[in-house]
Amino acid sequence: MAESTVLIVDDESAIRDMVTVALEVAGYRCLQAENARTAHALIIDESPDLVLLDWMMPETSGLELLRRLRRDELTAKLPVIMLTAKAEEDNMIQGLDSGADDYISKPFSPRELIARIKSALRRQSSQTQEEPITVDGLVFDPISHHVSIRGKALAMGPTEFRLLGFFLSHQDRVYSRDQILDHVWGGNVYMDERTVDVHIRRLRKALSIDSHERFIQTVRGAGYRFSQKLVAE
Amino acid sequence: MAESTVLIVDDESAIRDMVTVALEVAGYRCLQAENARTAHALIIDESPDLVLLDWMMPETSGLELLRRLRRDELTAKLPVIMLTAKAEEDNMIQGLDSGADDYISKPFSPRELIARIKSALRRQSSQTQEEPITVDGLVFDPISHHVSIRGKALAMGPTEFRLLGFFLSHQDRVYSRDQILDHVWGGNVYMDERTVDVHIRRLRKALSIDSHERFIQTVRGAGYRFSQKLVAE
DNA sequence: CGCCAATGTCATATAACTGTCACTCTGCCG
DNA sequence: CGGCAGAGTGACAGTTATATGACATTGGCG
Repeated sequence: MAESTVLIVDDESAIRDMVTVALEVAGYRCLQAENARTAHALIIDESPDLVLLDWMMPETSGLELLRRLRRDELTAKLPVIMLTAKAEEDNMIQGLDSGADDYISKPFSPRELIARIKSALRRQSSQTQEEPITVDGLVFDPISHHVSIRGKALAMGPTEFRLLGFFLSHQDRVYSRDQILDHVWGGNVYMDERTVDVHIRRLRKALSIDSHERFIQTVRGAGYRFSQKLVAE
Repeated sequence: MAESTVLIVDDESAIRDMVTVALEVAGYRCLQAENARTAHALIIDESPDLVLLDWMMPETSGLELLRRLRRDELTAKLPVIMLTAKAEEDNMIQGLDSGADDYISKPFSPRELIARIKSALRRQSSQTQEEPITVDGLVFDPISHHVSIRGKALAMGPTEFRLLGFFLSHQDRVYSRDQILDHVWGGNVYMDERTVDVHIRRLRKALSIDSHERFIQTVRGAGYRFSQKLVAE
């Protein structure tokens, strides 16, 4: 798998930076947010694979954000690990109760943090991303690494496969080339944005068997979108 | 067969370690998990041959995990032996009812444990892996240790035979070289991943009689897969 | 011991995939 | 109707992943 992205939400920049360094060394890509609002926006835009959420924060508390995430179907299954200043039993229980996947009390060792992140991600991936996704005869099966249209197997390169997987799990939303680069290629890549065009084209070509390429739509000036709702001409 | 892998699920590390030592002496490969989540993740990732499952555990109970395993087709036939603190009749019945293959009450002797594991594994292997598998004229017979295509016997080395057996019983799923190494060669082997390529090639050569090697497919960047669904060009 | 099948590793040959370009095509706007 | 800027294409050459053929080693066996 490409590297996972972790969003760190904490109001203290020192802690955010510390954690960021630790995680990047361990091979994760990091995003930071210093309050719940920014965090929520980043979760929507970047769809990180996991969130490290500080308990105490000005404005909306971590707990409130957690509840909001759980309420929304799109983010309900996003793994969240709570961070608390002390091992406050109450908080822990309340947190786990509200749907946190795990919790760590400060101070914590980078090793422990990474171990818990790994474990949470593994649980996550074994739950989701396992089932084939079907769209109008198009079957995308991550397990067998197979894509087919009405039973006919398709051939495509690894990148197109990942691209298609990304689109299928994020339908009906426009992504800029930049965002696509981040999600499909993994962060920290320096690449020409136009390269995305080429892979989009290759993917379209691969899907062209039954004009299934129509689901991959160009949004001029914005990027691309995968949607079953077709644009009327 | 190569050594079997046993997953030990118990929240007490002392018991896990004790059992691990006992089993490793007896020639098994051991995995450990201290809770149901980790256990589930390991089952998915490592596909052990048998699970020793403690009844009492914090969070998800052993019983709940067992039920979940039985519900999923992939793990439905995985042998599970329950461990209980006392010989509680109720638990036992409930456990066997939910699909446990056997059950042992603590304290138990290593000898007894191993005997039951052996027996469970034997039952398992006699259920599956015992009957010939046929795919489009290709017949793989584990009992007579013979492989033939349309009646014509094929010659191949022991490793290729095991490799083919593995593929036939795990069709339509991509396996990385690493995983193949684990499953076919047995864990704890230090070997060059490229070696898998060579054996794949030898197996393909052996199967090439009727272009049956087409079922063994290369998935670039991911590994290999045995599938009857062919990719059109 | 010598022979032979089976194995694991290499080095090399192939094949597939990638990222960029240059150029073309489209829609939009004055 | 130009002129643009964004998007689509086909070609290409560098890279990377696989396939293949050869070889040295090992262990069983007559």
